Formats: sequence, structure tokens, C-alpha cells
Amino acid sequence: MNCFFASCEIAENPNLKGKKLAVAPNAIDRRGIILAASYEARPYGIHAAMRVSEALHRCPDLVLVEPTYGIYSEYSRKFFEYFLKITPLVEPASIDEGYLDITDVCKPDEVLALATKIQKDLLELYHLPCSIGIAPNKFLAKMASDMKKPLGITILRKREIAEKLWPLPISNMIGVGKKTLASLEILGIKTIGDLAHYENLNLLKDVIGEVNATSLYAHANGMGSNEVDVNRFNDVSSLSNSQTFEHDEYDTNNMKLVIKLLTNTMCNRMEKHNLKAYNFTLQLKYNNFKVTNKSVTIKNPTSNSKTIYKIFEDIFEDFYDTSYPLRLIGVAASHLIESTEEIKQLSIFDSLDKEEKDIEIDNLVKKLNQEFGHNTLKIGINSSPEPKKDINNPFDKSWR
DNA sequence: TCTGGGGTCCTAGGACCC
DNA sequence: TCTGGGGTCCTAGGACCC
Repeated sequence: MNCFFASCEIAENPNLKGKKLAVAPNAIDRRGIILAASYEARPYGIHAAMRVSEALHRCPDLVLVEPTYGIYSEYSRKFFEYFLKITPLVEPASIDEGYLDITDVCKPDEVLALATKIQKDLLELYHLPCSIGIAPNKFLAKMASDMKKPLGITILRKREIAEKLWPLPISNMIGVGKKTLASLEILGIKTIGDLAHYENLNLLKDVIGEVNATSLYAHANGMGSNEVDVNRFNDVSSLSNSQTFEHDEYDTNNMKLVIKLLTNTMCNRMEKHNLKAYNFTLQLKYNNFKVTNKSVTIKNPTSNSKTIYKIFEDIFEDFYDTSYPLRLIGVAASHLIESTEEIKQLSIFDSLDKEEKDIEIDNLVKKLNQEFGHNTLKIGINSSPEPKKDINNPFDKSWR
């Protein structure tokens, strides 16, 4: 989608059409940044991630709108439903972009007509402009979709990569950010073509990491996955909430209050999605922008906000460096499982204190000896903190 | 003019296991 | 007393994406 958040706001409020528009949270607050800018605002240099103060400096009559995320989700749901009428093979990639495998939907010479229809339908049905890329794999399709905006349709064939892909600056390549760009420039790689023809792969791996090097090199040569993952949004691997203070925060009570509020929000989301988590991370960003993450893994997954808040409070008290005020606090839950699929791992001893445990163990020993009739049975109690999963593995002692 | 919030994936080191 | 090779899980940090 082209400037998706701004397009949604215009779709909801046609008065905004044709205006120099930007969507930004805390628009009046100096710490807000631009999330999306309409094409009318772009000639002024307004773009996403720019600070509101700077945007207003460049374009004083910029119209600022607070983001309304519920509306964006609703539009997103609508156009993904539209895609599913074309093919079940739809991979959502973010709130405003996705991949459709149309291999079996139409013949090669009908592809352009299909793309044209999709673009026209989305504009007529939902007032959403989009750009479409058509290619033999996801990487090339994504690069193609970026080549003409707004309302572009670009076909990128394998045999055209030398002409259409390789001349592009390496910074345009998906997967190359600020840091990788700097590393590649040191190696003398300036265009995607330079990377495609780079000869010292081992050096490349040393500089930007093995996985990154392998995949970027393949992509530059036009290779990449063409499998659409229809479940990409169904199995999330983490959930988080964070908040930047309006001003640097010095008061630990206020910090704790924010942790509590963020925890509640996060737990509500977990319960809504029927999820529990094993791992919880507290993120602190100091006023000098130094970021620390501290995480804890627990035995029994939970979505209980009181339990989770206690975990974060403990981490906070242990790790917060009181010599600096905080800029941001974030909470995250990861290693998620469906509540319904939860494996009951709770040992019969887990809820007891040490004295009760000893009594329980004595009773268990007595019972087992009664059961087997004599005292020759030796019983080992393993107090390992976490019962492991594979109880069928005789070499895994932890469950014994 | 001080730089958001939601995610994913990778790396590296350490503890622990067989 | 010293030591190999294969593996998993956890933590912390970093790069990237929208």
C-alpha cells in the first residue's frame, strides 16, 4: 500500500484528500515522529521516521493527524480478505503488504491484467492506492513493487535483472540497512550489481555474517524463496509494548507505574490471542539512548498480569541504574504457547515449600515401598528445577 | 532539532548434558 | 588430572523491516 496510514485517514475523512498530510503520534509533543506522509507532503522532504518538529519546520502548514491503529487494522483485514478471493496462497508480510502466489491463477500473459484489476479494485472498494511487483520470487517481487510509486505495476523477469536491478544503489536493497551499507561500501560495493559480481564470498561472510552474506548475495543474483507462508501472522513468536516518556523520567515510582500499565496491556493482548509465555524481557532505554534488555525464563508459562508484573518489578529493582533517568520502558513476552496446548509440567512438589516437600517425599517412599512389598527399592529424587519434555528418552535424567 | 513502537532473525558466549 | 565432540537452552545485544 502507498503511504498506508495516510491513505486510511483520507479514506475515512475525504476532506483530507489533496492536503499536505502526515500521520504522527503526539503530534504536538516534540518527541513524536512521522509515521506516514501523503504524496502532497513529500515534495517538502517529509518522510516516515522524520521528527515532527523538523517536518513542521520544512512545511509549516502540514496537516497532522493522530494515528488510529484500529482503523488501519480494519482496512488491512479487508484487503487481505479481498486477496483471499483471488488465491488462498497469501502471505501477509506486514499490516500493509503481502505476497500472492498467482502461479496457478492465471497464464503468464494475463498477469498484467490481473494486477491492473487488483490495483483498480483496491482503489475503488477501499480508496487505497497500492504498488504491485510481479516476479518469480518474493525478493524480486518486493524490489519490483518499490520501483514505481504510487500506483505502479512493475514486472521483473529473471532476464531483466541486469538491466533493472543491478544498476540500483546497494542501499535500495531490502535487507541492507545503515550498518550493512557502511560495511559493503568499505568492500567497494556500491550497486546491487557490484554485490552480484563480488568474488570474495568468504570476506563478505566475515564482514556481514554468514547468513546475511549468503542471502544478500543470492538475492542480488535474482535468487530467492518463492514459497508464500500463509501462517506467517498466525504464529507470532513475541509480543511487546513499550513507551517513550514525554520527558526524561527520574522517579522510580512513575517507572514502576508505567511497567504495570504496559504489563496489563501486554497481558490483555496475550489473553485475547489465547497465549502464555515462558520468557519475559524488560527493556530500559536511558536518556543517553543506551538500551539494556534483561530477561527471565520461568518454569510454567503464564499470562497472569500480577505474576508477570512481579517478574518485571524484580528485574527492574535488580538492574535499573539509578544514575541515569529513563527515556523508554518496554516489556516483552516471548517463547509463547497456546494456552490450550499447554503441557502440564507442574510437578507435584512445585507448589510446596521445602519442609512440605520432605514430608511428601517421605510419604512417597513409604507408599512405593508398600506397593512393592519391601524396602529394597531405591528411590532417587531429582530436584532439577525444570522437568524436561522428553520423558521417553532414557538418557534424559531430568524427569526421573 | 535531539532520534516511535511493533516485530523478526542472527550472533556469540556460557551453562549444562551425554 | 586432564581432556573431545555433539548437542540444547538461555541471555544479551544488534541489525533490519514497516
